[in-house]
Amino acid sequence: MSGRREEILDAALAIADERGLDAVSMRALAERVGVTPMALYRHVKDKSALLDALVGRLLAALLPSGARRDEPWAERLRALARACRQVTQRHPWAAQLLFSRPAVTPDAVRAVDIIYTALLEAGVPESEVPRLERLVSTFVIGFAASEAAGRFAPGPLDPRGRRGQLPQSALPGHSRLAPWLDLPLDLGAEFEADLEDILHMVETAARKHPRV
Amino acid sequence: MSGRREEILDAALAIADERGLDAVSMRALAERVGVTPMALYRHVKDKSALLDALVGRLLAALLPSGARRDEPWAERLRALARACRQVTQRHPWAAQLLFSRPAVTPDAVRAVDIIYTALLEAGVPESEVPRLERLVSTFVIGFAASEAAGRFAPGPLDPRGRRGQLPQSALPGHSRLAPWLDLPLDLGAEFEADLEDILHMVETAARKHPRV
DNA sequence: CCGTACACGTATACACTGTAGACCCATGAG
DNA sequence: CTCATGGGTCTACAGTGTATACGTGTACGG
Repeated sequence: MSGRREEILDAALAIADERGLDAVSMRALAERVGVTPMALYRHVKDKSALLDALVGRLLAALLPSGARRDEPWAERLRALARACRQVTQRHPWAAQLLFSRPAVTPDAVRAVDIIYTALLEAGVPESEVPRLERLVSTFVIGFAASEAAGRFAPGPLDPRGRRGQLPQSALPGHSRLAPWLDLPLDLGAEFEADLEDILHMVETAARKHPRV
Repeated sequence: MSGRREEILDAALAIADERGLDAVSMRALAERVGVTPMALYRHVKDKSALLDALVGRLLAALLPSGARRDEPWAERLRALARACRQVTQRHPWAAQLLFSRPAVTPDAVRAVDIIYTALLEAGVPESEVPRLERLVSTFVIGFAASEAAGRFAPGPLDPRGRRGQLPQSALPGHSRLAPWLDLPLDLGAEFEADLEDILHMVETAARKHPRV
Protein backbone atom coordinates (compact mmCIF):
# COMPACT_ATOMS: atom_id res chain seq x y z
CA MET A 1 0.00 0.00 0.00
CA SER A 2 2.67 2.29 -1.14
CA GLY A 3 3.68 4.74 1.50
CA ARG A 4 5.16 6.41 -1.52
CA ARG A 5 1.95 8.28 -2.13
CA GLU A 6 2.02 9.62 1.40
CA GLU A 7 5.62 10.61 0.89
CA ILE A 8 4.61 12.56 -2.20
CA LEU A 9 1.82 14.34 -0.36
CA ASP A 10 4.22 15.17 2.46
CA ALA A 11 6.64 16.69 0.00
CA ALA A 12 3.92 18.67 -1.74
CA LEU A 13 2.71 20.04 1.56
CA ALA A 14 6.22 20.99 2.54
CA ILE A 15 6.84 22.83 -0.71
CA ALA A 16 3.53 24.67 -0.46
CA ASP A 17 4.32 25.76 3.07
CA GLU A 18 7.81 26.87 2.20
CA ARG A 19 7.39 28.60 -1.13
CA GLY A 20 3.66 28.88 -1.80
CA LEU A 21 1.15 26.88 -3.75
CA ASP A 22 2.48 28.07 -7.10
CA ALA A 23 5.82 26.49 -6.30
CA VAL A 24 4.20 23.06 -6.21
CA SER A 25 5.00 22.01 -9.75
CA MET A 26 5.28 18.41 -10.80
CA ARG A 27 8.94 18.96 -11.59
CA ALA A 28 9.77 20.59 -8.26
CA LEU A 29 7.80 17.96 -6.43
CA ALA A 30 9.56 15.17 -8.30
CA GLU A 31 12.95 16.61 -7.56
CA ARG A 32 12.10 16.83 -3.88
CA VAL A 33 10.99 13.23 -3.80
CA GLY A 34 14.13 12.31 -5.72
CA VAL A 35 12.45 10.99 -8.78
CA THR A 36 11.50 11.89 -12.35
CA PRO A 37 8.40 14.05 -12.86
CA MET A 38 6.53 11.37 -14.74
CA ALA A 39 7.03 8.91 -11.92
CA LEU A 40 4.56 10.90 -9.85
CA TYR A 41 1.77 9.90 -12.18
CA ARG A 42 2.01 6.31 -11.00
CA HIS A 43 0.76 7.45 -7.61
CA VAL A 44 -1.41 10.44 -8.46
CA LYS A 45 -3.82 10.67 -11.34
CA ASP A 46 -3.49 14.35 -12.00
CA LYS A 47 -2.16 17.53 -10.58
CA SER A 48 -5.67 18.51 -9.58
CA ALA A 49 -6.13 15.14 -7.92
CA LEU A 50 -2.96 15.83 -6.00
CA LEU A 51 -4.32 19.15 -4.78
CA ASP A 52 -7.57 17.50 -3.77
CA ALA A 53 -5.61 14.96 -1.79
CA LEU A 54 -3.76 17.79 -0.08
CA VAL A 55 -6.92 19.50 1.15
CA GLY A 56 -8.23 16.11 2.21
CA ARG A 57 -5.23 15.70 4.41
CA LEU A 58 -5.71 19.11 5.98
CA LEU A 59 -9.40 18.45 6.58
CA ALA A 60 -8.53 15.24 8.34
CA ALA A 61 -6.22 17.10 10.68
CA LEU A 62 -9.02 19.53 11.42
CA LEU A 63 -11.60 16.92 12.29
CA PRO A 64 -10.94 15.93 15.91
CA SER A 65 -11.54 19.48 17.10
CA GLY A 66 -15.29 19.21 16.71
CA ALA A 67 -15.74 15.57 17.51
CA ARG A 68 -15.68 15.80 21.31
CA ARG A 69 -19.25 14.83 21.92
CA ASP A 70 -19.27 15.74 25.59
CA GLU A 71 -19.10 19.48 25.09
CA PRO A 72 -22.18 21.58 24.30
CA TRP A 73 -23.03 22.14 20.64
CA ALA A 74 -21.96 25.78 20.53
CA GLU A 75 -18.54 24.97 21.89
CA ARG A 76 -18.12 22.19 19.31
CA LEU A 77 -18.95 24.59 16.50
CA ARG A 78 -16.56 27.15 17.88
CA ALA A 79 -13.80 24.57 18.09
CA LEU A 80 -14.36 23.44 14.51
CA ALA A 81 -14.41 26.99 13.21
CA ARG A 82 -11.26 27.91 15.10
CA ALA A 83 -9.52 24.82 13.80
CA CYS A 84 -10.48 25.75 10.27
CA ARG A 85 -9.04 29.22 10.64
CA GLN A 86 -5.95 27.80 12.26
CA VAL A 87 -5.35 25.50 9.29
CA THR A 88 -5.58 28.31 6.78
CA GLN A 89 -3.30 30.43 8.89
CA ARG A 90 -0.69 27.71 8.93
CA HIS A 91 -1.25 26.87 5.25
CA PRO A 92 -2.46 30.04 3.55
CA TRP A 93 -2.42 28.39 0.15
CA ALA A 94 -5.15 25.96 1.21
CA ALA A 95 -7.84 28.59 1.56
CA GLN A 96 -8.52 29.02 -2.10
CA LEU A 97 -8.75 25.27 -2.58
CA LEU A 98 -11.44 24.92 0.08
CA PHE A 99 -13.86 26.78 -2.16
CA SER A 100 -13.23 24.77 -5.26
CA ARG A 101 -14.74 21.35 -4.66
CA PRO A 102 -17.74 20.17 -2.65
CA ALA A 103 -17.35 17.96 0.37
CA VAL A 104 -16.79 14.63 -1.30
CA THR A 105 -13.90 13.04 0.58
CA PRO A 106 -14.91 10.97 3.60
CA ASP A 107 -13.26 13.36 6.01
CA ALA A 108 -15.08 16.33 4.53
CA VAL A 109 -18.39 14.54 4.88
CA ARG A 110 -17.51 13.82 8.49
CA ALA A 111 -16.85 17.51 9.10
CA VAL A 112 -20.22 18.40 7.62
CA ASP A 113 -21.84 15.82 9.85
CA ILE A 114 -20.33 17.42 12.91
CA ILE A 115 -22.05 20.66 11.99
CA TYR A 116 -25.31 18.84 11.27
CA THR A 117 -25.45 17.17 14.66
CA ALA A 118 -24.49 20.40 16.41
CA LEU A 119 -27.30 22.28 14.70
CA LEU A 120 -29.78 19.52 15.47
CA GLU A 121 -28.73 19.56 19.09
CA ALA A 122 -29.21 23.31 19.10
CA GLY A 123 -32.83 22.73 18.20
CA VAL A 124 -32.78 23.94 14.63
CA PRO A 125 -35.68 22.34 12.71
CA GLU A 126 -34.50 19.57 10.43
CA SER A 127 -35.67 21.33 7.29
CA GLU A 128 -33.43 24.29 8.09
CA VAL A 129 -30.30 22.42 9.12
CA PRO A 130 -28.78 21.91 5.66
CA ARG A 131 -29.18 25.56 4.76
CA LEU A 132 -27.70 26.77 8.04
CA GLU A 133 -24.82 24.35 7.68
CA ARG A 134 -23.99 25.90 4.33
CA LEU A 135 -24.37 29.39 5.78
CA VAL A 136 -22.04 28.71 8.68
CA SER A 137 -19.41 26.88 6.68
CA THR A 138 -19.55 29.47 3.92
CA PHE A 139 -18.84 32.22 6.40
CA VAL A 140 -16.07 30.37 8.19
CA ILE A 141 -14.31 29.35 5.01
CA GLY A 142 -14.90 32.80 3.57
CA PHE A 143 -13.32 34.48 6.56
CA ALA A 144 -10.36 32.14 6.51
CA ALA A 145 -9.89 32.61 2.79
CA SER A 146 -10.18 36.37 3.03
CA GLU A 147 -7.61 36.49 5.78
CA ALA A 148 -5.24 34.16 3.98
CA ALA A 149 -5.56 35.93 0.66
CA GLY A 150 -5.07 39.34 2.21
CA ARG A 151 -8.53 40.69 1.51
CA PHE A 152 -8.63 42.08 5.03
CA ALA A 153 -5.09 43.38 4.83
CA PRO A 154 -4.49 47.07 4.18
CA GLY A 155 -3.04 46.35 0.75
CA PRO A 156 -0.74 48.72 -1.06
CA LEU A 157 -2.61 51.74 0.32
CA ASP A 158 -3.37 52.47 3.95
CA PRO A 159 -6.94 53.42 4.81
CA ARG A 160 -6.21 57.11 4.59
CA GLY A 161 -4.69 56.82 1.16
CA ARG A 162 -7.49 54.60 -0.07
CA ARG A 163 -10.05 57.19 0.87
CA GLY A 164 -8.00 59.88 -0.74
CA GLN A 165 -8.61 58.49 -4.20
CA LEU A 166 -12.11 59.89 -4.14
CA PRO A 167 -13.65 63.16 -2.95
CA GLN A 168 -14.81 62.59 0.58
CA SER A 169 -18.27 63.68 -0.43
CA ALA A 170 -18.48 60.45 -2.43
CA LEU A 171 -17.67 58.39 0.65
CA PRO A 172 -19.91 59.59 3.47
CA GLY A 173 -19.60 56.31 5.32
CA HIS A 174 -15.81 56.31 5.27
CA SER A 175 -15.51 59.89 6.41
CA ARG A 176 -17.89 59.35 9.30
CA LEU A 177 -16.10 56.18 10.38
CA ALA A 178 -12.62 57.58 9.90
CA PRO A 179 -11.52 57.29 13.54
CA TRP A 180 -12.47 53.61 13.64
CA LEU A 181 -11.00 52.78 10.28
CA ASP A 182 -7.53 53.87 11.22
CA LEU A 183 -7.45 51.52 14.18
CA PRO A 184 -5.31 48.40 13.73
CA LEU A 185 -7.64 45.43 13.50
CA ASP A 186 -7.34 42.30 15.57
CA LEU A 187 -8.61 39.59 13.27
CA GLY A 188 -8.60 37.02 16.04
CA ALA A 189 -10.99 39.05 18.16
CA GLU A 190 -13.07 39.86 15.11
CA PHE A 191 -13.40 36.20 14.24
CA GLU A 192 -14.59 35.42 17.76
CA ALA A 193 -17.13 38.24 17.68
CA ASP A 194 -18.41 37.09 14.30
CA LEU A 195 -18.74 33.57 15.61
CA GLU A 196 -20.83 34.73 18.54
CA ASP A 197 -23.13 36.65 16.23
CA ILE A 198 -23.55 33.64 13.97
CA LEU A 199 -24.18 31.28 16.86
CA HIS A 200 -26.74 33.72 18.17
CA MET A 201 -28.37 33.57 14.76
CA VAL A 202 -28.51 29.81 15.01
CA GLU A 203 -30.22 30.09 18.37
CA THR A 204 -32.91 32.39 17.07
CA ALA A 205 -33.44 30.05 14.14
CA ALA A 206 -33.99 27.30 16.69
CA ARG A 207 -36.35 29.43 18.77
CA LYS A 208 -38.43 30.42 15.77
CA HIS A 209 -39.72 26.88 15.26
CA PRO A 210 -39.85 25.52 18.79
CA ARG A 211 -39.76 21.86 17.94
CA VAL A 212 -37.87 19.12 19.86
CA MET B 1 -6.70 58.15 -24.17
CA SER B 2 -6.40 54.85 -25.78
CA GLY B 3 -9.71 53.13 -26.12
CA ARG B 4 -7.34 50.32 -26.93
CA ARG B 5 -7.08 49.38 -23.30
CA GLU B 6 -10.85 49.14 -23.02
CA GLU B 7 -10.86 47.04 -26.17
CA ILE B 8 -8.38 44.67 -24.55
CA LEU B 9 -10.45 44.38 -21.39
CA ASP B 10 -13.55 43.73 -23.48
CA ALA B 11 -11.79 40.93 -25.30
CA ALA B 12 -10.47 39.40 -22.07
CA LEU B 13 -13.93 39.45 -20.55
CA ALA B 14 -15.38 37.84 -23.65
CA ILE B 15 -12.80 35.06 -23.62
CA ALA B 16 -13.34 34.41 -19.90
CA ASP B 17 -17.08 34.19 -20.41
CA GLU B 18 -16.79 31.89 -23.38
CA ARG B 19 -14.06 29.48 -22.36
CA GLY B 20 -13.26 30.16 -18.71
CA LEU B 21 -10.63 32.16 -16.88
CA ASP B 22 -7.86 29.74 -17.72
CA ALA B 23 -8.40 30.41 -21.40
CA VAL B 24 -7.43 34.04 -20.91
CA SER B 25 -3.80 33.79 -21.93
CA MET B 26 -1.84 36.68 -23.27
CA ARG B 27 -1.48 34.87 -26.57
CA ALA B 28 -5.18 34.09 -26.94
CA LEU B 29 -6.05 37.61 -25.87
CA ALA B 30 -3.61 39.10 -28.34
CA GLU B 31 -4.96 37.01 -31.18
CA ARG B 32 -8.49 38.12 -30.35
CA VAL B 33 -7.48 41.76 -30.39
CA GLY B 34 -5.61 41.14 -33.62
CA VAL B 35 -2.18 41.94 -32.36
CA THR B 36 1.04 40.38 -31.11
CA PRO B 37 1.16 39.14 -27.51
CA MET B 38 3.84 41.58 -26.50
CA ALA B 39 1.81 44.51 -27.77
CA LEU B 40 -0.57 44.03 -24.84
CA TYR B 41 2.15 45.06 -22.43
CA ARG B 42 2.00 48.60 -23.75
CA HIS B 43 -1.51 48.90 -22.28
CA VAL B 44 -1.37 46.56 -19.31
CA LYS B 45 1.49 46.24 -16.88
CA ASP B 46 1.07 42.58 -16.07
CA LYS B 47 -1.27 39.71 -16.40
CA SER B 48 -2.26 40.13 -12.78
CA ALA B 49 -2.90 43.81 -13.41
CA LEU B 50 -5.14 42.79 -16.25
CA LEU B 51 -7.13 40.53 -13.97
CA ASP B 52 -7.41 43.29 -11.40
CA ALA B 53 -8.74 45.57 -14.09
CA LEU B 54 -11.28 42.95 -15.02
CA VAL B 55 -12.73 42.67 -11.52
CA GLY B 56 -12.68 46.45 -11.31
CA ARG B 57 -14.90 46.57 -14.34
CA LEU B 58 -17.32 44.04 -12.88
CA LEU B 59 -17.44 45.88 -9.57
CA ALA B 60 -18.28 49.08 -11.40
CA ALA B 61 -21.20 47.37 -13.10
CA LEU B 62 -22.41 46.16 -9.73
CA LEU B 63 -22.32 49.54 -8.06
CA PRO B 64 -25.53 51.31 -9.08
CA SER B 65 -27.66 48.58 -7.51
CA GLY B 66 -26.97 49.78 -3.99
CA ALA B 67 -26.67 53.46 -4.64
CA ARG B 68 -30.37 54.36 -4.75
CA ARG B 69 -30.48 56.44 -1.65
CA ASP B 70 -34.25 56.69 -1.47
CA GLU B 71 -34.85 53.07 -0.52
CA PRO B 72 -34.52 51.81 3.08
CA TRP B 73 -31.14 50.48 4.14
CA ALA B 74 -32.13 46.79 4.18
CA GLU B 75 -33.40 46.97 0.64
CA ARG B 76 -30.19 48.64 -0.51
CA LEU B 77 -28.12 45.87 1.07
CA ARG B 78 -30.32 43.22 -0.51
CA ALA B 79 -29.93 44.86 -3.90
CA LEU B 80 -26.17 45.02 -3.59
CA ALA B 81 -25.93 41.40 -2.48
CA ARG B 82 -28.19 40.20 -5.28
CA ALA B 83 -26.17 42.16 -7.79
CA CYS B 84 -22.99 40.57 -6.50
CA ARG B 85 -24.43 37.10 -6.87
CA GLN B 86 -25.75 37.97 -10.29
CA VAL B 87 -22.31 39.05 -11.45
CA THR B 88 -20.68 35.82 -10.33
CA GLN B 89 -23.44 33.83 -11.96
CA ARG B 90 -22.89 35.59 -15.25
CA HIS B 91 -19.10 35.45 -14.84
CA PRO B 92 -18.28 32.41 -12.70
CA TRP B 93 -14.57 32.95 -13.15
CA ALA B 94 -14.74 36.25 -11.28
CA ALA B 95 -15.66 34.71 -7.95
CA GLN B 96 -12.20 33.46 -7.12
CA LEU B 97 -10.69 36.81 -7.96
CA LEU B 98 -12.96 38.66 -5.55
CA PHE B 99 -11.20 36.99 -2.66
CA SER B 100 -7.70 37.73 -3.78
CA ARG B 101 -7.22 41.44 -3.36
CA PRO B 102 -8.61 43.95 -0.88
CA ALA B 103 -10.88 46.75 -1.96
CA VAL B 104 -8.36 49.13 -3.42
CA THR B 105 -9.87 50.33 -6.69
CA PRO B 106 -12.11 53.38 -6.38
CA ASP B 107 -15.20 51.42 -7.33
CA ALA B 108 -14.53 48.80 -4.70
CA VAL B 109 -14.14 51.49 -2.06
CA ARG B 110 -17.42 52.95 -3.21
CA ALA B 111 -19.12 49.58 -2.78
CA VAL B 112 -17.77 49.28 0.75
CA ASP B 113 -19.06 52.76 1.47
CA ILE B 114 -22.55 51.75 0.40
CA ILE B 115 -22.50 49.03 3.02
CA TYR B 116 -21.08 51.39 5.62
CA THR B 117 -23.83 53.94 5.16
CA ALA B 118 -26.52 51.25 5.14
CA LEU B 119 -25.25 49.83 8.43
CA LEU B 120 -25.03 53.28 9.96
CA GLU B 121 -28.57 54.01 8.87
CA ALA B 122 -29.64 50.73 10.45
CA GLY B 123 -28.41 52.04 13.75
CA VAL B 124 -25.33 49.88 14.14
CA PRO B 125 -22.88 51.60 16.51
CA GLU B 126 -19.98 53.12 14.65
CA SER B 127 -17.41 50.95 16.38
CA GLU B 128 -19.16 47.84 15.07
CA VAL B 129 -19.77 48.94 11.50
CA PRO B 130 -16.41 47.96 10.01
CA ARG B 131 -16.60 44.48 11.48
CA LEU B 132 -20.15 43.90 10.32
CA GLU B 133 -19.30 45.19 6.87
CA ARG B 134 -16.56 42.55 6.62
CA LEU B 135 -18.92 39.91 7.97
CA VAL B 136 -21.66 40.70 5.45
CA SER B 137 -19.38 41.04 2.46
CA THR B 138 -17.47 37.92 3.43
CA PHE B 139 -20.66 35.92 3.48
CA VAL B 140 -22.01 37.34 0.24
CA ILE B 141 -18.78 36.85 -1.64
CA GLY B 142 -18.36 33.45 -0.05
CA PHE B 143 -21.78 32.32 -1.13
CA ALA B 144 -21.25 33.60 -4.65
CA ALA B 145 -17.86 31.96 -4.87
CA SER B 146 -19.15 28.67 -3.50
CA GLU B 147 -21.96 28.62 -5.99
CA ALA B 148 -19.72 29.56 -8.89
CA ALA B 149 -17.02 27.06 -7.99
CA GLY B 150 -19.51 24.27 -7.50
CA ARG B 151 -19.02 23.82 -3.77
CA PHE B 152 -22.80 23.62 -3.38
CA ALA B 153 -23.18 21.33 -6.37
CA PRO B 154 -23.67 17.61 -5.84
CA GLY B 155 -20.26 16.84 -7.29
CA PRO B 156 -19.35 13.49 -8.75
CA LEU B 157 -21.44 11.67 -6.14
CA ASP B 158 -25.07 12.28 -5.33
CA PRO B 159 -25.93 12.71 -1.63
CA ARG B 160 -26.85 9.05 -1.24
CA GLY B 161 -23.57 7.87 -2.67
CA ARG B 162 -21.59 10.36 -0.63
CA ARG B 163 -23.07 9.01 2.57
CA GLY B 164 -22.41 5.46 1.45
CA GLN B 165 -18.65 5.95 1.73
CA LEU B 166 -18.92 5.67 5.48
CA PRO B 167 -20.91 3.49 7.87
CA GLN B 168 -24.06 5.39 8.72
CA SER B 169 -23.21 5.08 12.38
CA ALA B 170 -20.35 7.48 11.68
CA LEU B 171 -22.75 10.02 10.22
CA PRO B 172 -25.66 10.40 12.61
CA GLY B 173 -26.53 13.83 11.30
CA HIS B 174 -26.70 12.73 7.68
CA SER B 175 -28.83 9.72 8.39
CA ARG B 176 -31.31 11.73 10.43
CA LEU B 177 -31.52 14.43 7.75
CA ALA B 178 -31.65 12.01 4.84
CA PRO B 179 -35.11 13.02 3.59
CA TRP B 180 -34.12 16.67 3.44
CA LEU B 181 -30.73 16.05 1.90
CA ASP B 182 -32.16 14.33 -1.15
CA LEU B 183 -34.33 17.31 -2.01
CA PRO B 184 -33.10 19.39 -4.95
CA LEU B 185 -31.89 22.70 -3.58
CA ASP B 186 -32.98 26.08 -4.83
CA LEU B 187 -29.95 28.27 -4.34
CA GLY B 188 -31.87 31.41 -5.19
CA ALA B 189 -34.33 30.84 -2.38
CA GLU B 190 -31.53 29.83 -0.05
CA PHE B 191 -29.63 33.02 -0.77
CA GLU B 192 -32.69 35.09 0.03
CA ALA B 193 -33.28 33.22 3.27
CA ASP B 194 -29.65 33.65 4.27
CA LEU B 195 -29.86 37.34 3.51
CA GLU B 196 -32.86 37.72 5.76
CA ASP B 197 -31.07 35.98 8.59
CA ILE B 198 -28.03 38.17 8.18
CA LEU B 199 -30.08 41.35 8.01
CA HIS B 200 -31.88 40.26 11.12
CA MET B 201 -28.49 39.84 12.74
CA VAL B 202 -27.63 43.41 11.79
CA GLU B 203 -30.83 44.63 13.39
CA THR B 204 -30.10 42.92 16.66
CA ALA B 205 -26.58 44.35 16.59
CA ALA B 206 -28.20 47.75 16.21
CA ARG B 207 -30.68 47.12 19.04
CA LYS B 208 -28.00 45.94 21.40
CA HIS B 209 -26.40 49.38 21.60
CA PRO B 210 -29.38 51.70 21.21
CA ARG B 211 -27.49 54.78 20.04
CA VAL B 212 -28.69 57.27 17.42
C1' DC C 1 14.28 -23.12 -12.45
C1' DC C 2 11.98 -20.48 -16.13
C1' DG C 3 8.87 -17.26 -18.01
C1' DT C 4 5.93 -13.85 -17.46
C1' DA C 5 3.31 -10.21 -15.57
C1' DC C 6 3.24 -6.16 -13.14
C1' DA C 7 4.69 -2.08 -10.40
C1' DC C 8 7.73 1.44 -10.69
C1' DG C 9 10.78 4.58 -12.87
C1' DT C 10 12.97 7.01 -16.95
C1' DA C 11 13.56 9.66 -21.35
C1' DT C 12 11.77 12.24 -24.79
C1' DA C 13 8.63 15.22 -26.72
C1' DC C 14 4.62 18.38 -27.39
C1' DA C 15 1.92 22.15 -26.70
C1' DC C 16 1.36 25.49 -23.78
C1' DT C 17 2.38 29.63 -20.39
C1' DG C 18 4.21 34.76 -19.06
C1' DT C 19 7.42 38.01 -20.32
C1' DA C 20 12.34 40.23 -21.10
C1' DG C 21 14.98 42.53 -24.77
C1' DA C 22 15.96 44.41 -29.13
C1' DC C 23 14.27 46.41 -33.15
C1' DC C 24 10.99 49.09 -36.32
C1' DC C 25 8.11 52.68 -37.84
C1' DA C 26 4.63 56.41 -38.16
C1' DT C 27 3.22 60.54 -36.24
C1' DG C 28 3.74 65.02 -34.36
C1' DA C 29 6.75 68.88 -32.06
C1' DG C 30 10.54 72.02 -32.04
C1' DC D 1 14.98 68.32 -40.88
C1' DT D 2 15.54 66.18 -36.59
C1' DC D 3 14.12 63.84 -32.91
C1' DA D 4 11.29 61.69 -29.39
C1' DT D 5 7.68 58.91 -28.34
C1' DG D 6 3.75 55.65 -28.46
C1' DG D 7 2.50 51.51 -30.49
C1' DG D 8 3.74 47.14 -32.67
C1' DT D 9 6.67 43.04 -34.04
C1' DC D 10 10.01 39.23 -33.57
C1' DT D 11 12.83 36.27 -31.09
C1' DA D 12 14.00 33.88 -27.16
C1' DC D 13 13.97 31.94 -22.42
C1' DA D 14 12.50 29.53 -18.62
C1' DG D 15 8.77 27.51 -16.98
C1' DT D 16 4.29 24.49 -16.96
C1' DG D 17 1.39 19.72 -17.27
C1' DT D 18 1.40 15.46 -19.32
C1' DA D 19 1.09 11.64 -23.44
C1' DT D 20 3.81 8.08 -25.21
C1' DA D 21 7.22 4.70 -25.39
C1' DC D 22 10.68 2.28 -23.17
C1' DG D 23 13.34 0.05 -19.41
C1' DT D 24 13.97 -2.80 -15.10
C1' DG D 25 13.61 -5.25 -10.77
C1' DT D 26 10.73 -8.14 -8.08
C1' DA D 27 7.17 -11.73 -7.27
C1' DC D 28 4.80 -15.58 -8.55
C1' DG D 29 2.59 -19.53 -11.26
C1' DG D 30 3.95 -23.58 -13.92
